[in-house]
Formats: sequence, structure tokens, C-alpha cells
Amino acid sequence: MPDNGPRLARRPVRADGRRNYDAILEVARETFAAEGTGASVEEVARRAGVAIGTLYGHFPTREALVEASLRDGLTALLEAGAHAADTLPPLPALVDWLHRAVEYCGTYRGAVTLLTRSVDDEQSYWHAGCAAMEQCAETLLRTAQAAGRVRADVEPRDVVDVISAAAWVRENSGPRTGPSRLLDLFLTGVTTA
Amino acid sequence: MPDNGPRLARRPVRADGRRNYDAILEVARETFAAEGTGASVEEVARRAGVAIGTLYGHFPTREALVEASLRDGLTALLEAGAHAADTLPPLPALVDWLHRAVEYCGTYRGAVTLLTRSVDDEQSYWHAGCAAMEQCAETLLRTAQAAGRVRADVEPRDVVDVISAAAWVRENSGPRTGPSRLLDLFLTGVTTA
DNA sequence: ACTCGAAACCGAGTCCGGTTCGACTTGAGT
DNA sequence: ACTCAAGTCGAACCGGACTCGGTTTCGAGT
Repeated sequence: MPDNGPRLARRPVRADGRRNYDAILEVARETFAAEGTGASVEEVARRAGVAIGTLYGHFPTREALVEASLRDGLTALLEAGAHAADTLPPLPALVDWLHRAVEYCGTYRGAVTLLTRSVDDEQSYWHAGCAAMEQCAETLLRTAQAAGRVRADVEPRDVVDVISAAAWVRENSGPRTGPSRLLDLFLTGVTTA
Repeated sequence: MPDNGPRLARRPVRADGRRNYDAILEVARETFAAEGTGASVEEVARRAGVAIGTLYGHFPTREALVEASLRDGLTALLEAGAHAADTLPPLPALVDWLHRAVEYCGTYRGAVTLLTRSVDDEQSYWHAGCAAMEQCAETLLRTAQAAGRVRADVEPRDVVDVISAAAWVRENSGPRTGPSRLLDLFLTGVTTA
């Protein structure tokens, strides 16, 4: 039987387990939002009123915890992509989704780095999610290309790279406001009449 | 007397000091090259045949050590910029230098992140170096703009962001070869006839 | 209501790496 | 040779990740 990689954290069955699981996750989201994905895991446990061992019982690594904290957002992003594809013309659909994707990757400081490393790592907690994102990007890109609105030599991988690059710049470079400048510059270089 | 930020590590005066300083720096370069800037500082001390305290005597923080390891490269990059400005037409000079800058930022895994954080941090060991790089970028950019080869609305800051973004993608995204694709796409979006 | 096994919980303990500090050693100027 | 600042040393401290074996608690089944 092949190793399917790490199991995603599941909401546990017992009432006390579920209570703690939820509490940890909520505190984790707050903490990551405030301090980035590098925040102390012990601190999360402490604030959630739970022993460190309990936290590790639910989320075996920091990665697992971050992944769980971001799961809902990813689902929303994929839905937004599908929705844009259904309701907008090809190029606007792509552009809209790209901006959302950049924003999503910036949910917590440090998240892009984790995400990006996982794209090619089958063992990672994120791999499936990343693959889904890549798939979404590919669909939107190919549609826009078929409509003649994006240069034909652009690859899905370029799109993924631009998303992460733009998100990374946002979180590491001085404070920027509004939509990602890097993304805009990329788009002007890549779109066609 | 104002705090001028951290002092850059200087080659010490005494012979034994200089010996150790040089040994540490050489080992540090090898180690960072092999394992990235996150490598264990203790490991560096061990391999250099020096006690941990000695290392800290010369380089008070990991940042100081990384900075020292990258100093020569930065000098070379700045010289290359000046040289390109003197010997090439405006746009090629900018393009050439950008590629070099991306390569430089990729000297060690993790270096871009350190560098980028320092741009706005006056306290950082790098601040002066970053400022010099930004200055170089600005000169080349403005010249290319004056020659009508780059869109007028591009700011030096955009250039710096693109350099770090491209370098970051190279080190974090799957293995890429050849010149940075991200940089190329940016340039096609930004250059004019 | 009671039993009992699995599910959860707990937190001390291990490991590891960064950084500090005060005692000791040594190079080099006089 | 003498002196002392420069340099060296490494034990010790700290904080955080992660483990594990003992204990408690839930809740399904009777």
C-alpha cells in the first residue's frame, strides 16, 4: 500500500476532542494573522487553553496547522475561480482570479513560502490544494489564450510563479496598498488586444 | 551621538584574529552555498575549527555573517552596473544589470529574504548596501526612460521589487534554468519601441 | 446506570540551535 | 621580559519544536 502522504487533520469524533480542535484552530488563525506562520506553536496551545501534546494530537506538525487554518480560504478561492469563469469574459475572469489568488496567498505572513514549497512536494499537506490551484489557473489561462487575450507562450507555471512572487513582494517589501503592482505589470506584458 | 546602526564586521588587527576571521568567512560562504543562509552558525564555527564564542566575537549575529559573506558580490554588482551604464546603450544596460542583480540575490538560498527585509530597515547590516543597489537601479532606469525605452510610469521601487521577486521565485519554485522568466515577462510589459 | 475500551489529554522531558558572558590565553608594542 | 587589550573559549542559558508514556474522560453497548 503506497504512502499517500500526510493525512489532513480531520475534525475528531468525541465532543471534547472537537471542542479543542475548534479552539486550537480559531486561536491559530488569530495568531498566524498577527504573527505570521512562524508563530510559536506552544503559544497557540497556551492561548487555546490546551496542553502542547493535545495540539500535536490534532495537528502533527506546524504545517498541518497552517494548512488547516487556510483550508476554507482555498475552497473559497477555487469557487471564486469557477464562478468567474462562468460569469465573466475570459480575460477579466483570469485577472479577477489572479488578484484573489494573490490576496489569498497573503492571508498570513509566511504562507506563500509554505505554499510554494509544496507545489512540487507530493509529501506535503498542501500538495492536493496546490494542484487544484494550478488546475484552476490553467483553465482560466487557456480560456483567455483561446480567446486571443493572452500571449500563447505563457504557461500555467508562469501564472503560478507570478501569483507567488506578487504575494511574496507584498508581504516582504515595504507596505504597499491597493492591487499588486507586480501583477499589473505582468499583465500588461502578457495580455494582447 | 546618534546610533548609526550595527557596525559592519571589520577584518581584525591581530594575526590570530585575522586568521580566524578569514577562516570563518570562508567556511561560512561554503556552508551558506550548500545549505542556505539558514545554516547552523554552530556548524560554521565547528567547521572553521573555532569556538562558538569566537565566531560571535567577529560576527555578532547571523545577519552580520551573511552580510560579510555577500559583501564582495555586492561590490562587483555595483561595479558591473556602473560599467554597463558606461559601455552599453540605456536599455541593454538596464537589462544586463537586472539579470546580474537577480543572480546576485540568488547567491545563497534565503539571501533575498534577508536583503529585502533590510531595504526599509535602517538598523540592518545591509541597509547601506541596499540603498546603493536601489541607487544603481534608479540611475539605470531613469536613463532608459530618458531614452524612451522604458515606460515613464515605472518607479525604481518597481525595479527593486522585480529583482527580488524574480530571485525569490528562482530559489523557491521548482528548478528553473537559464535567465529568469519572470524578469523577461516584466521587461516585455515595461519596455517600449 | 455501569462497564470498558478507545479517544483525548497532559506536561515533563529530549533535542537543537542561537546567543551571552566571564574567565582564560596570547600577540605585539614598549 | 612585561603588560594589557585583543582575542579565544565553551559552559550555560534560553526558547521553541516535537515525543511519549501515564492518566483521564467520553460515550457505545449492555
